[in-house]
Parts: sequence; C-alpha cells; structure tokens
Amino acid sequence: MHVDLDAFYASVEQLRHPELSGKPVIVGGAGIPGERGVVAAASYEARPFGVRSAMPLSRARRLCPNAIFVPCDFKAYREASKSVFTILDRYSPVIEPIALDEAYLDLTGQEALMGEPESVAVRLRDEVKARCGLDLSIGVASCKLVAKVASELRKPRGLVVVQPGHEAAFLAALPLARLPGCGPATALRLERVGVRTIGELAALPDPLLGELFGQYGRVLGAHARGVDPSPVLPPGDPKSISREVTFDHDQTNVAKVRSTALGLLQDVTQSLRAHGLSARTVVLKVRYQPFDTQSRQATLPYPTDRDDQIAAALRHLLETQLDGSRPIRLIGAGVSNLEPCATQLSLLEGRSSRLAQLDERLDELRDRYGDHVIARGAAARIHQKDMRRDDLDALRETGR
DNA sequence: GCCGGGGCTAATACTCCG
DNA sequence: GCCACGGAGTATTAGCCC
Repeated sequence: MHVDLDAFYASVEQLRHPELSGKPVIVGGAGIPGERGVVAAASYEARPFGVRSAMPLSRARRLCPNAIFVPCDFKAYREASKSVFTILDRYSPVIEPIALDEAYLDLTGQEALMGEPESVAVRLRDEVKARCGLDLSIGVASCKLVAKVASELRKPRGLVVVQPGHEAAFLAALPLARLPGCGPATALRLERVGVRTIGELAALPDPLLGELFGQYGRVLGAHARGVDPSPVLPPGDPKSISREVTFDHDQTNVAKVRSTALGLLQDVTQSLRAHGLSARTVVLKVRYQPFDTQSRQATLPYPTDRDDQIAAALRHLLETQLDGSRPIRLIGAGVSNLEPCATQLSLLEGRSSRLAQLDERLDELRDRYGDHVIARGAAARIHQKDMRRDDLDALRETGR
C-alpha cells in the first residue's frame, strides 16, 4: 500500500489557520516578498490556476496573484506527520517512510487479521481524516511501483486497488510521465523513439532498452510491465549528509561565502555524529550564474566524525575553488562515503580526544538550547533551512 | 525569465597500481 | 624496461524523487 497525504503542507496550514480553508494557499520559501524560492505545496484551490510544486514563487504569484502565500514551517509539518505515522504504525509492522507526507506499508499476509486490502485502505483513510483532519490518497497493488502509480491516479482522496495479474494492463494506457523514474529527460528520449505511453515502453525489447539507457533500461522496462521486486524497506543509515543555501543575492564576498559554508558544515557534522557515523569524503557545492553548478570533493586518509578534521578538508576545497571572480548563488557542504563510527586511534591521541570531547559538548549544547546557541568563530549560522531528512529521523526515533 | 533543499543511483572519466 | 590490460578507487555530473 502506498499512502500519500494530499497537498500536505498546504492542508496543515489550512487546518491551523481555519480562515485559509477553501482559499488558494501556496506554501514555499521563508515568506519574504520577492525572495527566491519555489512552491513546496499548493492547495487544491490554487491548482486550477496552474500552480504546481517546484515552480518558482515568482511564477506562482503571476499565475495566482490572489493566493495566500505562506512560508514553510517544518516544525508544524513534522508534528502533523508524526500523528499520521502513529496511525500508520497500527496498520502494518513494516513501513517505509519516503517523506513527511508519504509512505509504503507492507500488508503481505495480514488479510486474516486486517481484512481485505480495500477495506483496510478505507478504514485508514477515514481514521486519518477523523483524527488528524487530513486527506490522503492510497494505492494498493502487488508491488511498490504499481501501488505508487495507483495512489497518484485519483488524487485527492483517491483509492485505487490494482488486482494481482492486472499490473501491466493498468499501466499500459498511462502517459510516460506517470511512471516513477521517468522524468523529462527520459521521457524526451523515449518520445524520440516513438514511445508515448507506458504500454509502448513495456513492448520495447530489453536489448534496445539497454542500448538506450544502459543498466537502468532493463529496470525501466520491468517497471513499465508492472514488475518491481523491491521490498518495503524500513529506513537504514543515510549514505550522504549535506546542507546548502541559496543567497538572497548572488555573493561576491568570499569571506561570507566561506563562513556560510563552514556554518553549514557544522550542521552536517553534528548530524553525522548523531547517526553514529564517520565520513571519508567531504563535498563542496557551488552554484554560479546562470544556474551553473559545480561540486568538488576530497577523500580523507581515514574516516572521521571530527569537526576540525572535516572542516580542514572543506577549507582546502574552498581555497582552491573560490576566487571571488564569479558571483555565487548557492553554497553547500556535505559528507559521503559514510561508515559506522569506530573510535579513531590517532597518533595525536591526547589532542584528538580533547577535540572530540569539544565536538560532543557543542552537540549537547545545541541539542539542549537550540542550534543557534553556540558556533565556531569561523562559521556563520544559517537561519532558514530545510531539514526534511532530519525530520524523518526525528519521526523514526519517537514513533517507533 | 525563472529555477529550494536534501537525498539517491548511475554513467563516465581519470588515476594509480599490479 | 616497456606495454597492454583490467580492477579498484576517486572525482564529477546528470537525472530523478519529494
């Protein structure tokens, strides 16, 4: 079963501000008029105007000038999400959260206990509406991919059940864009070969798909035929952790860009330690005009979770990359190549353990009094940031 | 003319090493 | 000592998702 809350952020806003209900509501950005940003969610009243998520706010304003624009408030969305997941937990022991508003539930072998999947879905939908006031759409099928397509098909408040054996027929008439993983680039290449529907994609022979899309081609073909063996998988450790910000105005001040990057990195390393992980690779991301994005990475001789060591690598990347000649739109910092933390036996053990203890104390302070209570001198604190990934983690810790 | 933030996988190119 | 070849690891980008 795939469960997807309808216009989630916008619906939460309408719930907590009843005067917004029934009106076009567009959630996105930090709420500063004229600022850069995209639509995170649009209420169903705003959609007839053509407003869609991921659209620049400036365009949304032009399409729907009378809409009410609301800044993102992830704390509120996390709370609402938590209450929904508390309900989901009672419907299946195996749940894979995808985002605050979306999850897969494995109902395999639960019919004797819970009843027919369709009646389970109706009960779940009604319970979430009654207890949380939120609408959701549900798809039920023999695999995740088909369940997902089904849940998207009749939003809002949709319920679509695809019987086993009918997967391919269900998908066949749908346009390519409905197939998860088939984005604009893939769809365009397929259209050039004369393929417009999922059924036509399903009919392509595997060797041709391999030629067109490499290894992924066969998977794409299987998906188009309604075949997806991937299990419903509760979340594991992250494979990378990163933070990034877009400046209000493009920056030429190298010192400011550098301190912003180091501030972002503090969030990254704190999250790294909270997961009990160490990183081998440090990544710097820079976006110039016109939307020209570059990344530079450095691999450390051994994995570490220590602020000073990771920051030293980032400083080196910053030095080699930033010369102040091009205005910078976005800066980001991250780590990858993660592995479980083993205590590092360093040659400089005395100094190391003191610095490691400093990291721990700083983490504790920020956990207890908030992120802004203390920071290293070189780091600028970022105020408005998106923490969806951490939100999911928080949900996991308290929920189950 | 506009394009946020976070994460994932795959493709490709390159380097080093045996 | 030189070369071809391939594997492993690393670096960068593209595309996709919410």
